Amino acid sequence: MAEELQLTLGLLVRQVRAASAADGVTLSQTSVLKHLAREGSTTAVELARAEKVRPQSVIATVNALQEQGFVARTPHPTDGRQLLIALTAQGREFLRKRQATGLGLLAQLMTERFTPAEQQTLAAAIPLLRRLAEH
Amino acid sequence: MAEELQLTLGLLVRQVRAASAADGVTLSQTSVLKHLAREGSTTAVELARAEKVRPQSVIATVNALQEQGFVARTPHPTDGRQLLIALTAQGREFLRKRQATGLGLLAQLMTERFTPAEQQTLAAAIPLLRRLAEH
DNA sequence: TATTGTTATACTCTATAACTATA
DNA sequence: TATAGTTATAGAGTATAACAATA
Repeated sequence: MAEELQLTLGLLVRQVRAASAADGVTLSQTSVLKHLAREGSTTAVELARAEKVRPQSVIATVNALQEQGFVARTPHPTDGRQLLIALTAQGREFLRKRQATGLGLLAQLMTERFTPAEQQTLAAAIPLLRRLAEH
Repeated sequence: MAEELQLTLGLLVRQVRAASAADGVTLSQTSVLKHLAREGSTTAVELARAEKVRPQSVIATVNALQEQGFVARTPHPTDGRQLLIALTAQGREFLRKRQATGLGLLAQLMTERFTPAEQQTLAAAIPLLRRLAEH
């Protein structure tokens, strides 16, 4: 079962990645944007912790987003070491559009191709996958 | 729900990828080895189709596996254009060892951390994920 | 002409190592 | 000393473009 899951994960991620990159914003970038939308502005170290990658990796992603104008860095009011990363209006607008235009492959497929019972099965499995991901 | 799934997929794959690479054989390479073990020898184009990547991408993976001695190319008996890619004895041995040593992160976590009921939920969800992956 | 395999090249994602600035 | 941010560099994974050989 673990094998089947692993193979399936690989296939799925490739597909989601390709679909996500189609509008110029990659999967990692999307993940960071969504984190900022959910949790508000935060630091690179905190983002790295949430995404389970190294700060250096997250910084590369944030740099790409900043170049596109979707996030901005501002100095922390009291701690001179920190830079707070926040969504810009443009970043918020991008996420809004993505939602509005059907979001993406997964949401579309899940509603079109799955019966309510199947959707329920999937909904029950997601927290389990999350636990696997969180180790 | 699609959002949650997408985020979870990203986290999971990063983790599996890191764990898989620990013994020198990466996730993509493992996926190709398993395909060959299941389906027997095949061509680059067919592998690419199965993995849902371009032939060029699969060729890079196969080259890496060939350098490690896990696969070998032999000319197709009748079609001069094709090269058949097959597991070597060494490749088969590698897969066998992986299985024997607990396979990997996922199998271990799934048996240690999940109740039978949870394992059942996950088992029911995997074919659904597979359908998503197969588009 | 179509298909198979390939090389060249580039970009994303992630990592390790090494550094600076601030606490 | 510890933490936050960063740059430099490298390797995996994938893509597009262009090409040779064979059908």
